[in-house]
Amino acid sequence: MGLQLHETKQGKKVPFEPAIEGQVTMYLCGPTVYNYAHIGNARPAVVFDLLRRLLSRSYQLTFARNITDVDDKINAAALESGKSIDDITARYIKAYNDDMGALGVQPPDIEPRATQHIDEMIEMISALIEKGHAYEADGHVLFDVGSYADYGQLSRRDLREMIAGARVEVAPYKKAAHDFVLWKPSTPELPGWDSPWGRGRPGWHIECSAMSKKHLGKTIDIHAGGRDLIFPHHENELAQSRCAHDGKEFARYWLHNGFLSMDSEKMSKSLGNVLLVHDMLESVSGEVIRLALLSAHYRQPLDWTDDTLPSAKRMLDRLYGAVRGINVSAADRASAQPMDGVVAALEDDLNSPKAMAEFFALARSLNKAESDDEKSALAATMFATGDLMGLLQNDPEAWFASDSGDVSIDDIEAQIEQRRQAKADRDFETADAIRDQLAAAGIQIEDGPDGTTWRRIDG
RNA sequence: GGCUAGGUGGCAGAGUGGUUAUGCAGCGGCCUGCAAAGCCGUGGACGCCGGUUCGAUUCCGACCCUAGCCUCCA
Repeated sequence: MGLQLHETKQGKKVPFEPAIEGQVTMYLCGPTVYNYAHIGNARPAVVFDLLRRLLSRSYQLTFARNITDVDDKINAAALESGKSIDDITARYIKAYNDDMGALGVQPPDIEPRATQHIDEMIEMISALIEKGHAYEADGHVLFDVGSYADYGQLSRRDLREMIAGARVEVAPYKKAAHDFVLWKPSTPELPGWDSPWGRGRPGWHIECSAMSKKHLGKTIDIHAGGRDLIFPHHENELAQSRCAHDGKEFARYWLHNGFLSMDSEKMSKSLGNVLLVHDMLESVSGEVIRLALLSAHYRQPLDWTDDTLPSAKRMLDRLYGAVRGINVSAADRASAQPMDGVVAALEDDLNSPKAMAEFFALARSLNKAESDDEKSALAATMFATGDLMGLLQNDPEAWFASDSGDVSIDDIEAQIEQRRQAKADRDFETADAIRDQLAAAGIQIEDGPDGTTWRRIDG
């Protein structure tokens, strides 16, 4: 039935058709690199990575995710740490890519950096001034919201209500309260670039407009990001881009993911409940985090609790358990396709929980399969499905029998051999003692028809 | 206050105008020396109040609660 996506501007699920047949351009708002990414930052990266994998099956996709590397928060972080801005941004760009990589997020095709697109931004701002959509005032350049009649369309806001509800004092150089900054002056100690309006730096919104235009063209198929970006960031991008390009459509499909909360509270530094992906990866596989993020539909709020990761871990154990020890024939491996039910669920506005339910049904079939041929074919489908979802990327044996605990693999194997001997002698007391001893060390024994396997359980 | 979303069984989380979500946990059974894993079966739900309907968790309205945004904050 084809891909359906919930489009923010229309407020409903619509069939997806790219502007150019067979090709798709997609832009995702990436991180501002002044700190490690937290679990909330990871959500859009993961869910739109899933979309990217799905789109890549049917289209030639060009996917851009930017890096905001000029921002007052970065300046503050540099000042506070005594490090240079370049040190800060380089460090957190690497950390971001490493962390997202651990979550199975594939690198974007293009990763434009704001500081490398200052010329394009200046060019776009100049065009906006020429066309009467922006004005210079007191060293700033501001977008003239009043010059764009459709402002508020994306976020479905009424301009008059916004003005009436404004609670913040209006900067004196603004013509209207809702006008926003395209360019602002920099003091000598702040990063700045020469421009027709003096030495300064770009406003946040213009970055994405300039970078998406340069790399993906004036009109892009998909523009994605967190729901919190709808206003003002995406509304402003939309206004700038359309006005700079004589009303030409900017993004054909706007996609926004829901927010992540912590125990029903918002994640914030003041509450001290900010979970950094970087820290989480010390104790849990990135794949577990990925599955946890995909366990809710991307547009739904996701409440992160103490049980979220253990639950995701057990779900993955079930999937890995199904494929463990099964030989997949080369022929099956070569011809394997993701499960139809999973593809269908994902094509229905990226319904990842439904896709997981289908995935578990597949695992159940595999657990029940009796012939080796059947097992091989089903396991191959499992792996192909895992590739589509960015799951099941580890070797199943290594997943359970990793060498990360206190007891070495050799040790475990030796004890299992001792227990096998004891069992053969029908000395169950000894056998059970060994099993209990291993269990205390976090190793769980499983006797199967082909001998004994073991797994590390949560420690 | 305004705008936009959301409130489903012990937990997480899909979906639907009248039929099993799924995973974890529970219970019964099979398997096992006993377990574990797996398989089979099973109990348990749709915030509150009205309305529409033969029938609503599912549509409509009010209310309560939660989250995001309301301009330089990603």
